Amino acid sequence: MSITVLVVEDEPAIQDLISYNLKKSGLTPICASNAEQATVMINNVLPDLVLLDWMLPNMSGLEFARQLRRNTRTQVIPIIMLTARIELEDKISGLEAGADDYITKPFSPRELTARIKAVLRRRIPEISDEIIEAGGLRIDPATHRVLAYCDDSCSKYNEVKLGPTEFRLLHFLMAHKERVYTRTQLLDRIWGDHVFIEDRTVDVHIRRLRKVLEKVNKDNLVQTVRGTGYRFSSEKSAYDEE
Amino acid sequence: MSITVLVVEDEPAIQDLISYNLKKSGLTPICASNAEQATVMINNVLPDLVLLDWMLPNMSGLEFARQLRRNTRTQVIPIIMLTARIELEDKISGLEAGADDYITKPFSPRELTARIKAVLRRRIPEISDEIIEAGGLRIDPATHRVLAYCDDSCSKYNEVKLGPTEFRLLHFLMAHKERVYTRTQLLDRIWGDHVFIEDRTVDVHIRRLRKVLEKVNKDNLVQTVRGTGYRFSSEKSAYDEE
DNA sequence: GTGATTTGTCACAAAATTGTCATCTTATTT
DNA sequence: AAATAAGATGACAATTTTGTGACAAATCAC
Repeated sequence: MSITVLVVEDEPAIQDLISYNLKKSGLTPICASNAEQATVMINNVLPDLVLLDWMLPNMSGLEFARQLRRNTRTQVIPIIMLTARIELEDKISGLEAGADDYITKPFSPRELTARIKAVLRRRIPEISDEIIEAGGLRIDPATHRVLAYCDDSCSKYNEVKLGPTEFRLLHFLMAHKERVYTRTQLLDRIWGDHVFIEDRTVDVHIRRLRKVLEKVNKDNLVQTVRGTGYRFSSEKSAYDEE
Repeated sequence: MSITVLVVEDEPAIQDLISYNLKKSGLTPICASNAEQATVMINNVLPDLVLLDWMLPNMSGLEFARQLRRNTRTQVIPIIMLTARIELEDKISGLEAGADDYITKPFSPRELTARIKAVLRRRIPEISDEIIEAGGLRIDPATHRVLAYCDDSCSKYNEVKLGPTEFRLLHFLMAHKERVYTRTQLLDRIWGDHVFIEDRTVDVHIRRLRKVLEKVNKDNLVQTVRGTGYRFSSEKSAYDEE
């Protein structure tokens, strides 16, 4: 499945440039030169993201953004605005229109793709309702329950009581078990992008999660990777040795 | 091995100035006055970096940059654009052309070489999440685990416990195995460039790395190249013979 | 509303990591 | 073989990172 980006930009040179760089990053660009064209295209394919020039003929980028936000179907699509440096003061009105990020021209390709990826990453985390089992734990997002098996037979178990955040944290870590995430990554993916929150807060939630898991004898499932972050793993961690 | 920089600049005075400064920094300049010349040169020698004036006769710098990006062979070569300040402020300014950085004229020699080095350095540290195996070791950046196999069958192994720096050091050396790096290079690549750390500190970290590897019988993987630096190799080193 | 629960932050404790030194070893040169 | 240079090694203090309990604000349930 490919990720499509609707590029709304009237200047052909910049359009080409953006197209080129998106393709290089494995994204699929769909281009429109003005708001009218873009509106038509949106009716065909729902893009995963809109890259929108601030200055557009006829309708301003701002106006188009508002239009997107008004429609239920397009409401959730993230928008990145392209603006010239001088226009930057209008940032506030752009925010009101619901842009998720800004890129000021001139920009480097690196910056372009970095921002796009950041915004895409921040999207509501994939809420899969799949039941996940690992390390003697079973998490069921649909019923919002976590069971801790007492032994290998699946007969005896305890239910684990978690707060909302602890639940999401455990769910995320279990869904990507073995993989290490930094505190910032966890904040981005679990808390969302309103990151006014300290990195260290993650520690505290990890701590709370661990505390609950300890009560059902599921220690060491949530492991610290010093200097990096945390990981869910049913394997023993080298850091746990003494 | 010398690092070559293709300088595309029509004004002889500036060309000379740049040439002079590049040489002084140990880089090898190749000069061209226009895009046509530059195209020919590129066919002869692939430069490590292109320093490109924005304003060129016949073909604009932007156009030449695009041309480079279109060709697979030259696609990855970093480009630094030279632009007058007035052009930069201009909306149409084409830094977006796929340049990796830009320098506004007038510039100081110090800035010139600093930018070049920064861009060149950025080239390599693409730390991918790829699993690397070599010499009976397996390093997995995603899970942040290092396994040492006990024998050739991949069945038995020990996990190796490394501190953050040791991990990065091992990862870097394994990612470029067989290749020798000086202490300064290692400091630049692993610690970052703005550090004011003694060269000797690298020795200590190498030592720590070795110590851990010895515990799992993986001696001689990190080898000393006397008078130069260190290298990761699964081959025996000539220095280890007696 | 009231009381329970959840949440983010802080302060302090505990633990691990890191850079530097002084001192040995080992190689290279003279 | 002595002198010199380069690297190895162990110790150590400073710094950084993480763990942990407490607390107040915010939220939720009723």
